[in-house]
Amino acid sequence: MKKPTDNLVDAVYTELRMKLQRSEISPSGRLVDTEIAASHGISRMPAREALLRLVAEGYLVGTTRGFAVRELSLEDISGLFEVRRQLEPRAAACAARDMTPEIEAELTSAMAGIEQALDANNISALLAANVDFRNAWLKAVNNAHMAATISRFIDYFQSVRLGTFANAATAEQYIDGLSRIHAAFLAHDPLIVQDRMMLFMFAAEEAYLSVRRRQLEEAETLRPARKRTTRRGTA
Amino acid sequence: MKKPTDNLVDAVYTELRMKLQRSEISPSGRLVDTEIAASHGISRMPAREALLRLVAEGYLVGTTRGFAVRELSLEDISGLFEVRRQLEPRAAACAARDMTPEIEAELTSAMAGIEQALDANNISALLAANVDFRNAWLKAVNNAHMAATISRFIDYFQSVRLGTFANAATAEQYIDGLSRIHAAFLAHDPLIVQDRMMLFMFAAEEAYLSVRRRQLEEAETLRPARKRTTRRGTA
DNA sequence: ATGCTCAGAACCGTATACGGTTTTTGCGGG
DNA sequence: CCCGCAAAAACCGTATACGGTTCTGAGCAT
Repeated sequence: MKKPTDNLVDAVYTELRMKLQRSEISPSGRLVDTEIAASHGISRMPAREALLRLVAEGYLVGTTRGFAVRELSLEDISGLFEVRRQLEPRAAACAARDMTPEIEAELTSAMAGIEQALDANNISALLAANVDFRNAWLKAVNNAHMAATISRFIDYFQSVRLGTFANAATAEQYIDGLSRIHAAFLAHDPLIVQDRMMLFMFAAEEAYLSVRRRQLEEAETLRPARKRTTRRGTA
Repeated sequence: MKKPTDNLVDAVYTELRMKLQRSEISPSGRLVDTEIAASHGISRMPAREALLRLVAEGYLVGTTRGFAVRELSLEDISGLFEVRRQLEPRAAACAARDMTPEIEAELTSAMAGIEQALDANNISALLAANVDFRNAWLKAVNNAHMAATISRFIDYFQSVRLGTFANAATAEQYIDGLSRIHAAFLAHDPLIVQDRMMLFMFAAEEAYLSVRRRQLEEAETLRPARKRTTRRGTA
């Protein structure tokens, strides 16, 4: 029952992180350490530490009643995208320069998965393929710190992501931008990758902002004045 | 003895973080949760959680014998500076654009502190004033995510920083670059701030690389083949 | 029926305890 | 004097326990 070599908190952490990436945790659902501990057959501490780590990294917020995925404000989205615009086009250009055939194949397979999922209207598959695509080109980024930072910033958008693909026109535009980036990767042209990634960033920002704006409006009309006590800040 | 409003782990975390910023923890010294707990009159858990948080953020590494400040490889330095080059010039330009008189005063005061510390050959004061200068202009950055990310990346260099100022010529060049940035801030010229910050970044990278290279050589001659078991990675 | 109050539950933060693993250290032999 | 070996210590990871705070919901009053 005990494997001392690899610790439990990392296991719980990576599992939760994966679930976050795949939008399997809704902002309304509460994460409680005791529940996670019970479902894994472990004690509270590892589960709690994993949750705290996610809080420290900004993915979750601690409320008085369990942990919840962090909801991004419009300012958050703008700010996060400003950082992403500084990093991702450049990093993608590096990736295009240093891309190996294996990674190219992964990229193409992920792209195929995305188009397939779009045709089948399978949102969860679309999200998964999307993550695959991102991770594929990030593997070609030699700078580990750069890749980790980018990964982090992308993952913040979990809570908004689902809604982005609800609108068919937006989804199509999104896929189009991605396939153009993909083509540039295959052409091994770092500069075109950089340009198209930058365009993609701006389009994505617009999409997320409009989706989130709609979400906020809906929430406002649904429950006019509901206080959500949040004790622990993002530090 | 119990203040439930503000928790102990945050207190320990911020204290350790401050000490790290000020280079008050040497890479050779080991941080042990029980010691920290005892010195604060608390139990192991808060101290331990604070340490784990610092590990998760990449400031510390967990060894089999306590925690230690992370030692940067030459690749780490290059990679970290690549990210910094993408972020800091741009952020500084934004800060120059949105600077308030109060922050300007802080900047000038920090700059004075730096020159004073340099004249007095007071390294710890120099480090403190350096942190002040950085924090001052970062306060003018409206984008909280940008500021936090930059802060994070700068703090990684704690373990190398002290040696940077040992060489008088390097120190002078460093201060000169900083004072030129300061002047550009005062002139409210975002573009010049951006350019000078970029120049500063390249110079700083060179300085850190050479210092670290020397450190590594020294360490190698000192103890030829000493294995340092590090269990927990940077995730 | 609606608003208020108080008891109970849920959950967080911290403390203490225990087992396992790795490093150190002290001792005896080469 | 140096090297191996075994006992002991140090430290980490996990489990369990307890007190405090906040939310909830039922009962009571208006």
